[in-house]
Amino acid sequence: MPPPARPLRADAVRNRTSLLAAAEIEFAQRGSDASIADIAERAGVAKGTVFRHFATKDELVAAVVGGRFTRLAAVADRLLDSPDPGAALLEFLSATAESLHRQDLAFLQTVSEGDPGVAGIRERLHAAAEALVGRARDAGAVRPDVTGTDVLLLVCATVHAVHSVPDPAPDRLPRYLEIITDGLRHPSRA
Amino acid sequence: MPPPARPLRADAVRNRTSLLAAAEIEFAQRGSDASIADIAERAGVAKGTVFRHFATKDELVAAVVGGRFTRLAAVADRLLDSPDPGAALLEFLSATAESLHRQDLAFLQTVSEGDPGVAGIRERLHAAAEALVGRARDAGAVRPDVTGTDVLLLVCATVHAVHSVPDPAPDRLPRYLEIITDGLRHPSRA
Amino acid sequence: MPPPARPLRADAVRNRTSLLAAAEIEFAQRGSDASIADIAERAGVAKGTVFRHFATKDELVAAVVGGRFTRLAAVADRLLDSPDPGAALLEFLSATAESLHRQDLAFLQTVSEGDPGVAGIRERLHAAAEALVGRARDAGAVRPDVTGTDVLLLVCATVHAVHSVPDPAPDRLPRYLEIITDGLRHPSRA
Amino acid sequence: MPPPARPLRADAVRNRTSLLAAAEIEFAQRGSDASIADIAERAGVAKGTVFRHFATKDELVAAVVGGRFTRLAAVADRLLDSPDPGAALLEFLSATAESLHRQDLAFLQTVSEGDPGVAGIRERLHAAAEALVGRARDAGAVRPDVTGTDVLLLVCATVHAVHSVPDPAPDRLPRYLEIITDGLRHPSRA
DNA sequence: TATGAATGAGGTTTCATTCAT
DNA sequence: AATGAATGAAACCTCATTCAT
Repeated sequence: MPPPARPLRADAVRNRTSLLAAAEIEFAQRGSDASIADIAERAGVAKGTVFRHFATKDELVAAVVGGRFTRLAAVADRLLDSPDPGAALLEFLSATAESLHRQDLAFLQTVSEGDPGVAGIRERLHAAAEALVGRARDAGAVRPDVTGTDVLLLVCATVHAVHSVPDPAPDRLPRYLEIITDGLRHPSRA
Repeated sequence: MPPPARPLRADAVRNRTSLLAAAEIEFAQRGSDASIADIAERAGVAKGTVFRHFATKDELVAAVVGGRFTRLAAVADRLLDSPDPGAALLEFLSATAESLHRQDLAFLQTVSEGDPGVAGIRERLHAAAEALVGRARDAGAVRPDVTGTDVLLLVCATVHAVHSVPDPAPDRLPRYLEIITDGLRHPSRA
Repeated sequence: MPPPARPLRADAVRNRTSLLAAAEIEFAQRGSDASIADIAERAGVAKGTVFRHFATKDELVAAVVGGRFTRLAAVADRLLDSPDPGAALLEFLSATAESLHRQDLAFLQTVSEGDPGVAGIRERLHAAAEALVGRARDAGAVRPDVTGTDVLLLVCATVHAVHSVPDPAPDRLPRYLEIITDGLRHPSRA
Repeated sequence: MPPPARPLRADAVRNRTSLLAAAEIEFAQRGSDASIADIAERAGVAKGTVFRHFATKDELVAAVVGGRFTRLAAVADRLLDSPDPGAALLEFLSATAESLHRQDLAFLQTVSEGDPGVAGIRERLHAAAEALVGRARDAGAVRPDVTGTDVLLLVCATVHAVHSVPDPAPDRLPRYLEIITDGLRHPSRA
């Protein structure tokens, strides 16, 4: 049985990777206005090559967002094996926060909202988060009405808030995360 | 020598007001990509008139953001007279959230960050929030390390997060605000 | 009663005219591949100005074709007053041929086919030609089955054919027109 | 030293044939804008293979036009043996018209004008037509001043004209051909 | 030899901004 | 002061052509 779809050429794979990395950086720095030209230059390829890999700028955005989501889902999946459900959720929170903090791409989500591929990946991410939260809920570590989506949105929001302030006080993010996690905890257990 | 700041003609004032209102709507709907042309059309003026009032698109953005901040600061000032500091803070939180929820303009802040006028207004807003929070802190209603800026950022972020999700579950925002306020509360008082 | 739509500014009219003239020349020289940039440069305006007058390249093509058709229809209308129907038709033929010969834009018709404005103008042109042919038919100067459309297509085709040959033998066009007109004549009258 | 013109490998021949056929179809459908990519796909080969056979798009166009001309010349040559010179010319006319009608590639001639190979083939075609016309002229079937080139151009033009009209009235082409042939006939013989 | 990824010039269109009216 | 036409710098995208595999 032959391989289902001939694997990409070596340089094609390299370029695709460079492009996604370059796009992440440019988007993080310049927002959605980052230009294809700049992304291509940073990736060290010609403008047309971008088009070959991603038929449209939106498609590139979707790929970046999808990659981000996939990595977060992988983290969640890995933490499902952790013995302490509450600690696992906290670690997921801080890992997610740190990842988002390094590069805030929240504004991209609006663009990629329509993309069906991204929708599927987000579904997977939310399901993974829900699994984590479910275990923590069963262990009484969080409020009974908290969902995986809630956790994702709140951490994303927190990071975004820290980003929106000009001066980067380094303790802000952990402090805010602590506030959030305190809020998520089961009220009666406090 | 003419008087230093001649008052605007009546119709000029009207146009300025229409423009700010139109800009808020367009920015809320189309994001930062809202075009000057669309804003002008919605305001019922010609494109050139926009530039008579705001030399630059960024200046218009700054004016919109400044207006928003000013209104929020006014709310905070008003609540300083309230007898119950904790309740006043909660009301400020929910009023702010509702205002932001109606029109999420968070993305504009990045653009207007450099503007010195906006910086001053933000300063005023944060000071007003700090006054509210200070009273609540003194009353033991919130953690001792919480600042006015913290409250503003967290509520702003939460609203933004709710906006970023496609399906608009109506109970999300109040639930998240509750989580936030729980997190802000003095831990030992719970 | 005010004028229905404020007249274009003087320079706008000038630019529109220059643009149409420039487009005709560029299209005649380079075919449909004539670029907007070249047309703008020849007209002495910026590229963006083209877009202000014609939202799309196809719209510009349609305007050029429409202008051409309008001028031909005017010629036909004028000849309707001529006393000799047969001579009038011949003159229409040669005038049309000469006009097309100066600038062969046949290839543009395919592009502008979908445009409803052009369709209306073509209708008018064909009707004018039909009126001319009708008079000639009644006078027995042409076959009974010939229509205005026939005459237009045949003369257009003939000119196009002459254009398709590299060496521009100057007597070709009149000779071919003679052949066509001979063919159009009433057989039994020969 | 290898033989000067090594014969093509069997699959290379197959590819060349497929490419020419695909090009004819694509050009007929999309005009000169038909892309190499589409032609390659229709031929079932990769884009790069196109350039192995035809160094340039223009070269491919030239090959298509040349093939067309060659086939027409073969028809003319065959008809030279026909006993009735007038009938032979008429048949050449209608055969040519039908061939062109199936696929109108007139617009390609402009592109291939510069190609020396095409020039030679066109020479051959025109010579063959001239031979046919010469016999008809000697037999008094056509005007004394008509040339082979005339016949070719007029029939080509007529077909093109019929193509340029949106609604495909099926009787137009024969009617126009009749008009043309009437016009070509010796005037005094009518 | 065939493939298809990479190239990069060039196309159309958009839009903030300037300026004649 | 207001208008809207003109400007021109990018933006995105296409496609003939080259070249690594």
